[in-house]
Amino acid sequence: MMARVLARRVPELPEVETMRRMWLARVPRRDVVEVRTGPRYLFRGSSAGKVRAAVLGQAPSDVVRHGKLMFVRFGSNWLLLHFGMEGWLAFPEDGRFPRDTGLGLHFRDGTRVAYTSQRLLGRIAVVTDPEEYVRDLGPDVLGLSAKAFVARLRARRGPLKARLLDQHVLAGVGNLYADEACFQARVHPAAATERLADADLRRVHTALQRVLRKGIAAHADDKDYPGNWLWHRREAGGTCPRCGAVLRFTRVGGRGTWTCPGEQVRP
DNA sequence: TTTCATGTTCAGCA
DNA sequence: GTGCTGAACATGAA
Repeated sequence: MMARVLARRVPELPEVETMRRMWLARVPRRDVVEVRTGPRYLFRGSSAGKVRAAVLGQAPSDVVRHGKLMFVRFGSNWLLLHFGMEGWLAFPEDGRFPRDTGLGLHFRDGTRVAYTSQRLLGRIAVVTDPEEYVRDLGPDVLGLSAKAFVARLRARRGPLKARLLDQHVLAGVGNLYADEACFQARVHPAAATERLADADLRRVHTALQRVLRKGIAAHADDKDYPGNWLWHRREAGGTCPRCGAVLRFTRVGGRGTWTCPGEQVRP
């Protein structure tokens, strides 16, 4: 049976960082001796043939992450992995790649790693320069200073959460961690950035760094996330872990959004 | 059977 | 130019 270390969830920054660390811990720096490629759609913008040519006979070295994107260096090329809504890394130990393998790599020492995806909403490609590839994106939000964070958000108007989720403003934030950070900062996600005080944005920054770091520390396993997070209450009838009020479901920027009606007041 | 989903991109509009 | 909405992508769950 194939080992899947983590439960599947939509990969946001902590999930991708966890997969990066799993790769570093489990994938050897040995040559790739076999490549399996899945549906052509996953390679849109590149091609399965290009990816195969770039990795076959090469050994992986550096593994870096920018936002939700992961890059693995193979010689002079980099393998780009974007996980979409449910892409994930698996380390099959029975010698067989999973059915939903989009890219399977078999290394000389016998190790196998598979990028798996059923819905095909992610992407696999080969790029020559990750820094150039991410140039149009915002800075990776992990470790970003409060000053830079506030400045990036101030550069755009509109609902706070819509800007947090815009990968061209900040790279790495997804729907769940965005809601969590707004909740912990007691800021309403639908509040327009231009109407929020710097202090509000700084609280969001602090909360966001905290939840992302906690996510990474817990290996993105949400069973280990603190019980006082909004995270566990995202369902009809769910209550605020602080005040007990029934949570409210709305849409902000088209995304399902949970807030505490008592503590997150829209300015 | 129908609706919805945590990501991203794009067309069309205000 | 900016921001918003809805559709599209493909599949499974409710």
